[in-house]
Amino acid sequence: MQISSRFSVAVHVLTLLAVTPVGELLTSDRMAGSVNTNPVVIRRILGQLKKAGLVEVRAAAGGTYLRRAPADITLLDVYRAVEVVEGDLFSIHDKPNPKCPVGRNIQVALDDTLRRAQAALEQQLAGVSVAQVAAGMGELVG
Amino acid sequence: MQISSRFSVAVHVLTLLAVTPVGELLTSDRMAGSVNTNPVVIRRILGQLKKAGLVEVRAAAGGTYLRRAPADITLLDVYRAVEVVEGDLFSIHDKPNPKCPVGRNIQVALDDTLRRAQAALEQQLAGVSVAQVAAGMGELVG
DNA sequence: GTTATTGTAACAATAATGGTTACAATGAAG
DNA sequence: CTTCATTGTAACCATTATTGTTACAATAAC
Repeated sequence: MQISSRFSVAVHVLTLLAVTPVGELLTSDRMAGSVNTNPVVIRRILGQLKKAGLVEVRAAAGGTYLRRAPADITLLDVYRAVEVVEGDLFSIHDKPNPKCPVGRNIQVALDDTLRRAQAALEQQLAGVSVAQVAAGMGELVG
Repeated sequence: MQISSRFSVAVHVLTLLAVTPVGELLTSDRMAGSVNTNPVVIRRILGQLKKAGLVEVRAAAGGTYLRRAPADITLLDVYRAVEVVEGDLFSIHDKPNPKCPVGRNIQVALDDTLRRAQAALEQQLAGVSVAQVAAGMGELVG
């Protein structure tokens, strides 16, 4: 199964905030308009980004703004914030037969490989910042 | 969400076949016993491995055997065979607002990065063979 | 022919996802 | 201090994937 679009929506939201003049706040309604979804979906994600310390959300007359410079937010930060994956990316069947040599050792044998695959993916995400994504907007708007 | 355990089960199954004397076949029942699941679950996965040309399955008195040397089957082959992911690993929200600069460009901007992250993961899987996993069994059985 | 086995359909339980409505709580602004 | 736009969150729904299960026809070795 694919990784949830929560992640791409979160990057979208942060990119919107990155291209918004400092001091200006965005409402979940405005962001939902750009993403083209329901404001509640945006607010749910904002809650996760807030918990991760990436944004500040003000109630009432409210809106959201970034708490870190866009260059200081990597896609890995976002990926982790939205908890698209809890713990390990790969799941391993949980109760292989311990009476079988393969059943007894498969989990440990796979663990290292799968962890390294996951790390390789995360390393790529860590190499890209929200600022870089936002820069991509500028170019193309040209 | 995590990647389905179909993948780890498939690796388990192929590892069982790899440590089985050449000429000997394994039934879905035997494999299910080692994985600790229902034989039908195994047969479904075998169908996918067969379609990918990794194993040969004989009906009737039947059973399964490898069609390639364990050293010639990478975990990427397995990953693709069980179609744990159809197409792209990351999903991107499909209808961002084209009237917004960010909505208009986010898909293209993210596409490259996410593809590279996926490629990094797959490259790791491509670097490990079923033979290597099977070797891990031997060590630990000691 | 008998028989063990595969291939597949059908069904159920569980869980995640994305969207929706509803509404209390917040707090800025008049 | 009242108003009001907005957030935070609960509740619900439809859809989908997953894993396990039963059932049974088709297969082919013996």
